[in-house]
Amino acid sequence: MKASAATSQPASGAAGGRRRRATLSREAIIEAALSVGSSEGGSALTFSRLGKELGADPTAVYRHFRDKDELVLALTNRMVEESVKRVQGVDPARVGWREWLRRVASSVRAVYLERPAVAVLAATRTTATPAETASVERLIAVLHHAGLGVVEAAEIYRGLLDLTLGMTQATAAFALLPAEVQEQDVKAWTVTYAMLPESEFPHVRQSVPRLAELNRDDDAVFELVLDTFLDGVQARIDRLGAAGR
Amino acid sequence: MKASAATSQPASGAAGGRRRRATLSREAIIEAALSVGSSEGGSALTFSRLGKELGADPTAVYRHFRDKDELVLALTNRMVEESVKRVQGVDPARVGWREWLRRVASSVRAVYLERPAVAVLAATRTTATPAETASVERLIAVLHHAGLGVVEAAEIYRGLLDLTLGMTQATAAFALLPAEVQEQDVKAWTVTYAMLPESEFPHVRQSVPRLAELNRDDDAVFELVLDTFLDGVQARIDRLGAAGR
DNA sequence: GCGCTCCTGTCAATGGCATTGACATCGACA
DNA sequence: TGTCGATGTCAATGCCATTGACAGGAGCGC
Repeated sequence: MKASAATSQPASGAAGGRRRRATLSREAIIEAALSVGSSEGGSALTFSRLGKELGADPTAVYRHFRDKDELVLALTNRMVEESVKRVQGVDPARVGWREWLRRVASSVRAVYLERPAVAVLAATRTTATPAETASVERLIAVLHHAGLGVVEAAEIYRGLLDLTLGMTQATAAFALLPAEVQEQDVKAWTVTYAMLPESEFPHVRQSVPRLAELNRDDDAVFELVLDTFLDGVQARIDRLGAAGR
Repeated sequence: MKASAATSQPASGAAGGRRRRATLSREAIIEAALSVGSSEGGSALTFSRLGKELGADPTAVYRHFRDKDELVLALTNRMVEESVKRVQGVDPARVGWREWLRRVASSVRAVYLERPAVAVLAATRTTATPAETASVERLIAVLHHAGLGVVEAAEIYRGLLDLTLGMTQATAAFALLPAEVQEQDVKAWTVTYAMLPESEFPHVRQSVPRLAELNRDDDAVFELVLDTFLDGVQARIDRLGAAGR
């Protein structure tokens, strides 16, 4: 059901891998690409790596995807679907809108960070898969129920999404750098901040430990931003409630 | 004063361009790179393009920067300094903490978006230039004055920065795509959302016009997120005020 | 002024990457 | 059985960062 658009797959099905010339399929390629994309090390998602993973010539992929962009688009869709699936069991009515938004955002982030090499490429494209639109509908409904206007709720949805994708993309990009570079970067920061004179930078100096922590832990920063953002949403809801009374 | 580390510049100065073999300098290269990086079209920041801009062999750049990464780092520093400069004239005490934070974030975003090709590369690196640390000190002070704890203020600073850089990077990346791809992307979204059945997606359908608007206007989304985030900060300040009373 | 030696620009690789076009193979179907 | 379309393979092509060998010119001691 719901055969993905233009693909063929000669009716023999993707199940039983015939021995010679093991025939590929969009499915198999996507799977392999996701697997390659999850390697943490500096390795990026490249056609040759993908070919190796598939045990086929790198260029074979072109028989199934017009170019890398189209592949990335498919991967993005896949990841979005995956992230939606992860929150499907959660009932907004039970956990409350705030916790639900938090979970939605976190699951997107988690899915992306599990495949940094894909995440870096995926960030720029807008997608609209069935699962996603359903999720949007639900998200808007939840926020509307919480007291926001429908359109305002939609705005919050969009903001939350971009916020999450943006920050996550940055984290993924950093995670993809070779370990030494990462350390070098962090060290440079540490040294600079350690040297700031107390007299000129009293506030900064007082915050250095915490800032250093945040520097090492992008997730913490994300949580922080997310919480603050949600506080903002809460404030808007309160404001509307007060005005409407 | 403050001669930039290891550079040489044979005392003749960077001012008068000698005719033959016009000698390069970090300065000149940075300037050229920023100029190249501001081209909107699909063109990226590449050594050959940079070479052309400089009227020199592309590899000449290696005499002044170890590799592209080091160059990008220098460019990032430059842009950060630039963005700090842009808000220097604004007095936080006069415009209030909220407006000031907004301006800080907006100026970073503006500077980056003026050079999308640089922005895409710059996003992952952490910098700590003199101008920036000064700005951080000021930002924390302002938030502290507004009622936040010093460390909490530092957290907000960091969150605001990552939020801004992340979202801006995404926008820059999209802006760099060839125009047809951008349009194609937007169109695909529009079509999908136009086809959603009213019955299943009542809330989404009601929001489609606004969502379409936001889809075309990343700046609007950013403003929206920024405002909500600042609302969150406000809420925190209020909360502390109430508790401390 | 002479030779020495850096400093810095140039040129010609090298190796990774996406993408393309020609060819080969296989399976289905007439 | 012969043809055709779908799909894998191979050998280019072109862009890119980076490197190593070479070259001209500036300062410097003599």
